[in-house]
Amino acid sequence: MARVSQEHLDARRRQILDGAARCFARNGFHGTSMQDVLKEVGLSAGAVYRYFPGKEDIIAAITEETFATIRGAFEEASRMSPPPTPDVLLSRVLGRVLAGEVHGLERRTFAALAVQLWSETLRDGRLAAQLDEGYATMRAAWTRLVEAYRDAGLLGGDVAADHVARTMIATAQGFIVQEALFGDVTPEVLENGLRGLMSMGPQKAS
Amino acid sequence: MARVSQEHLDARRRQILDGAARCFARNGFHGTSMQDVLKEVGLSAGAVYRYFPGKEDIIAAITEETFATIRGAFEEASRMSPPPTPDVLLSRVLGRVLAGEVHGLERRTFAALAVQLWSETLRDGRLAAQLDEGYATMRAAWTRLVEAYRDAGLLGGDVAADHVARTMIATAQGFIVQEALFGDVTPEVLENGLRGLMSMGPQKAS
DNA sequence: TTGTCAAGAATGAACGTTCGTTTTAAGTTG
DNA sequence: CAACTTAAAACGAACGTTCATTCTTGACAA
Repeated sequence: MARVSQEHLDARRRQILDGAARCFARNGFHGTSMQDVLKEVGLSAGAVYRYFPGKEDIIAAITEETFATIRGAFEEASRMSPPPTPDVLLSRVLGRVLAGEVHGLERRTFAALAVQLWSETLRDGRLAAQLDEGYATMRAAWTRLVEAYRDAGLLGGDVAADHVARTMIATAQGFIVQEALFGDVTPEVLENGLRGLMSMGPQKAS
Repeated sequence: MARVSQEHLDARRRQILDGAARCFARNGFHGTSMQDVLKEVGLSAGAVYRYFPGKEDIIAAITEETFATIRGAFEEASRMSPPPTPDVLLSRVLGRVLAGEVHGLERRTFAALAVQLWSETLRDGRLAAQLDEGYATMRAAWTRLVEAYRDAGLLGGDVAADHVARTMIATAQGFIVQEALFGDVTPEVLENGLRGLMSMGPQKAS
């Protein structure tokens, strides 16, 4: 038997996913042809189709890993104890996300992949359901976090915790967009910017 | 002569753009075939190709209008005098953007179109250049706005105005993403959420 | 150690389909 | 009828995928 080692098979699979991720980040899922992927990973069609039944399955595998990374960054931060202030917390999330060790991608490339993925989610119900579920969990966790801020006396009693949580998430998402489009985002920009905004309000009504 | 009126020609052109925009928001630029567009607008291939040289040109026309809408909402808000606080200002921007009167689209559909457009920008240098230019102008205007906040004593002297401006823009962008993906965004969420965050900082060091 | 050999892994040309676009012919209107 | 618009068939190119074939691997006999 000429069966190669399991390590070899795993490495091949990863090689395909990483190469495909680079292609997808660069040209989108539909702007990338299988031939583009084949050239990028340096394998022939037959080889790739031995590891994945089709293009859709490659896309699915990549989206799953990417979702997990982003969601993981948010959830890990929301569990920090004691919770840092929002500026520090979100800066940490962004730093983790843009580190993007997922497919061996550069910061900006990973941000681009995230944007492509959101856009693909708009046309694929399965992806949308996957994202919906993750988002609901994440949003709940961050709402609890904001309630903790309130308990600690950092936040007044007149604003909806859910709205604050969604605004925090939106800020991080917006910076992912900016990194993908313009590429000069660092966690410090978020941290400084949000700290500035946080200083602009009235006294908190405790 | 069977030449129809100029109004008719303009209406046809708009009919094509609006229908194509619906398709593109739903399935992305590359997930939409010309046949999809033809069916949506109720015209034949020959008719559409009389008004536009090709698919690329339809995409270009739509992106231009969409960019202009978003950029317009940001710039209009930044010119308000006296400038409202960030929560009110950004809520206004989001309200204008999600009104999306551009192609007769629903709020969520317009947000989806914006996301599709960002994703397309990542693979089209011409679009990227267009967006870069608009973003640079916008960012400069909002930086001046933040400086005005500082002059008014709302913001301490130790944070970079540019960082605050980018964070504000990111927040609005993030909510556009959320509206596209999950669809339950209202300007009030942003306004309340940001007001909450603004109340969470230390006293401003004037 | 070395040589052998089948089974697994990889190849790349070719397939049917669908894409964006063009052409051609029929229809419509002042 | 002349000027122009529309419909529909047809085009080459490119798509995702398949398959007959070739190469490579590693267990095993000597």
